[in-house]
Amino acid sequence: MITEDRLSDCYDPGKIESWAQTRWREARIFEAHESDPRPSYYVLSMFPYPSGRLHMGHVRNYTIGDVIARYHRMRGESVLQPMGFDAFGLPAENAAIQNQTSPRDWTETNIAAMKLQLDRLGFGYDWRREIVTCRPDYYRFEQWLFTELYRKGLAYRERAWVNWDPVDQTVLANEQVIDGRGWRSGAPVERREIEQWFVRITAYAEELLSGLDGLTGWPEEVKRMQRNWIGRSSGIEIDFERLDGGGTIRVFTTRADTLYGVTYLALAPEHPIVRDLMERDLEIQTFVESMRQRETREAALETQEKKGVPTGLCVRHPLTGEALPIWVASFVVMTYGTGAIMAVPAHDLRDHEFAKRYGLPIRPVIRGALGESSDGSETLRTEEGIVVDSGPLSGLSSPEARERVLELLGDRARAVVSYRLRDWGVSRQRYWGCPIPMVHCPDCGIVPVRAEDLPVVLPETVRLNGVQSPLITLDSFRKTTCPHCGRPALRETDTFDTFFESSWYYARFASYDCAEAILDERARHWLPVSQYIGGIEHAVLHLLYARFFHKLLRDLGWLDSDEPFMRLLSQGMVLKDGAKMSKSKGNVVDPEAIIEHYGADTARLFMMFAAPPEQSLEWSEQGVEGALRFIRRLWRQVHERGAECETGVLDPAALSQAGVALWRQLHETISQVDTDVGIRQTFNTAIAKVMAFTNALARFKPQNHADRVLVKEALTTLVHLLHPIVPHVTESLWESLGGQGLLALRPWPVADPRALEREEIELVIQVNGRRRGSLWVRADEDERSIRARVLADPALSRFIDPSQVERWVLVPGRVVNVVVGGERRSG
RNA sequence: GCCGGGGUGGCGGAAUUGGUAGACGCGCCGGACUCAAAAUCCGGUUUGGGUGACCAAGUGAGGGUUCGAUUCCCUCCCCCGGCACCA
Repeated sequence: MITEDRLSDCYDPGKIESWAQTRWREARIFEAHESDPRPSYYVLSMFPYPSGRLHMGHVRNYTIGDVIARYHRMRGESVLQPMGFDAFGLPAENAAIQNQTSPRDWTETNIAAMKLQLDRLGFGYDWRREIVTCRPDYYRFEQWLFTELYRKGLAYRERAWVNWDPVDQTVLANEQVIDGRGWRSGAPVERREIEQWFVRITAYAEELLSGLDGLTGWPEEVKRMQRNWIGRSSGIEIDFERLDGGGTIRVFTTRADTLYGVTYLALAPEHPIVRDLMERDLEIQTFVESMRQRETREAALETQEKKGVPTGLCVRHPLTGEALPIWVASFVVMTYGTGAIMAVPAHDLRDHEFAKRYGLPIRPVIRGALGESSDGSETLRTEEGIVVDSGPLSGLSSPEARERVLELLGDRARAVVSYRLRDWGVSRQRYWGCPIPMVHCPDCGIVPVRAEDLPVVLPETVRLNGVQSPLITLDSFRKTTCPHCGRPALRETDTFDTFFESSWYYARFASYDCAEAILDERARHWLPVSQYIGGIEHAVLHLLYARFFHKLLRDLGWLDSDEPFMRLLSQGMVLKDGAKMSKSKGNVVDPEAIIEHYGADTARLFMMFAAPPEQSLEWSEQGVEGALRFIRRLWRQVHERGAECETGVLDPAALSQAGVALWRQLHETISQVDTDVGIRQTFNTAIAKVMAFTNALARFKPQNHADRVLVKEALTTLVHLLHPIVPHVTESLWESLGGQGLLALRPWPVADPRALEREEIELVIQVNGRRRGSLWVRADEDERSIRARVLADPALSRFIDPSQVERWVLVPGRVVNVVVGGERRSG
């Protein structure tokens, strides 16, 4: 711990930070205006759930955002950086029951506390634009949007399976199911099929996939995760005719080239045909029911054994006419393709395992490109190749064979594209969420609430018991009249998934106070977001839903752009002792305590210095103290070198030799920091370069007037370069240096090309790839002269026998490598 | 299982296009200041050898390409992330 030392150091972060924050607030510098003619730049960090306290992950996320925002503001752009709160969700209901308050009061209290914390960290938000998603003036437009989607056929209602807690009489989210039991009641969770609302995201699957190619500012990792999630595969649907005259069974396959290798068909336990068979066949019924239990968590299935039962039915092979048995199999899922597959055990691992287990035939129909045919022991080959033993397909390559199959089967097959992506179930049977604006009328069926009757306000004086949603029994909410016929009807009591609110908030920040419509022309001014910053945990769901909503809003005519976020930065986790900070591990560091003890600037500096933003960051108390030490050194230099500073115009020609070197390093630092912050977003290396320059400046002893002007210029520049990262202390130092106006509004430094020019450069000299020394040469010195000087330098020439030199490699400005034969080469 | 990212001093990390490996910070060691300590400042700090200038080895392991490899290729080991009976 660093203790206070009032004599040698009077850096007082508490005082400086509230002083600087007051000045920024009074000058209203963070308010963004559409009338600003400068190029606009929209920086957005993922808004938090209002839990009541910021955690270190937030601090890291929002520091990155603020650094980028402040950098662009100094670059002369019109910067929008808003903030809000993702305020619906289950924690508020739980807290309300525990603390005997209402979810609304709990949420609003938390928001007030978190805003104070955000302000104390010096983040420059345009608070006029604050969005709180649980307020009706926000969610009314989301309700409107949903009714529009319903009219366009993009929202619909369908039965779907959910986790049901029989004691609490409520639906559970996957994360509320622990070891197959309800997290609160401890009762075994059941699978239930209930009516749910869905949004047809699959209608945009193709565009959501192809749009990723244009997102050059997104990490490849995130794009790949989205591609996998959408899971496009093109294949062929084939109809197999049942031998019992019961119609056809349609299968989806990506490997129609192996059609002659099919030895059985397999159906998902949920397949409609299986439902019929269950009634007659006890064995099938028992099997299907045992499968129902496995459903709770897909990821937990892991290496489950493939099981199945024969149905006793057969289909006819569409080309050979052979009879193929139909099985019900555990590894076939109803939600993908057609819920039925043609099994080719010779060329598919799962089909193979299943065939082995139940003694079904295995028939190879693919020969290797190398001509190696399988010889009994090696019967599984999943790669494509040349088709054999397949009648008219024999001799064709796999792609050729697939084409041919389509021709041969005629109307019994068709090329189709299948997606893993499923429609988004947006219904939640919970209280603290946005009401789904629908009415159930006994006569007219489902009717959307009229736009002029929106919002459907969530009642806020309710009794919560942690069991079922109070909306179900609240007559004043539920009983209404049908918007269509005017007769008594019932409101929908489901609320939206909270991902619904976070899917469009980024757009609403532009039109935050528009009372007439969801968006207005200001959305076109600011969108798309120039830079979005948030955790990798949202790589798929949130970012996919937001991209989907952007396209919906575009197709409704509110936006012109195709994608919401031009550039995306996924920041890494904050770790302590190698593990994610969590209450259960007891390794949580509270940002509040850090700000209290070290100040916001130190917290920001440490966060940005300890690791590059995408990487996980190991919390280190000693690292934090190092950050504080650096700020103090900077503070002291500015305050104690007054006598060595002179104001004036710098004359580079008048600098001392050491002065020229420092001048050059200053401008190299500007140029590198600009690249690191603006392009590479490696804030850690930018800080390292500023630190290196600060060290050089501290050692510098000015020898003349020009040198002293340089010291002043160097200090001034340092304060500019560091401002995005440590805004408070630099704002104060700017004032101490006699700066006019706010540093936050000053232009970003530009490197002087004269300083970057070099007459002489150090050339590394290698012999056989091994460094043997270096040589100072003129920048334009020719190779012949360099060779002569290498040979003339005794420290270098002792490694070189001139008669044995085989080759000279010269990389201009970098290195000379002399390749010498005769001796043993190493390296 | 498949896909992706990574493995560099005691620690966090740097090396931007194949061209000086270890920037910057932490820690540690030594010194200055001090009655003493803290703070601060100065010096050192990859490993091995040498008083030293220097020499040798060295970026998970092994091989390859190259004048030259942390960087590119192949095989293997380990860690992290994502996806998954997806036909």
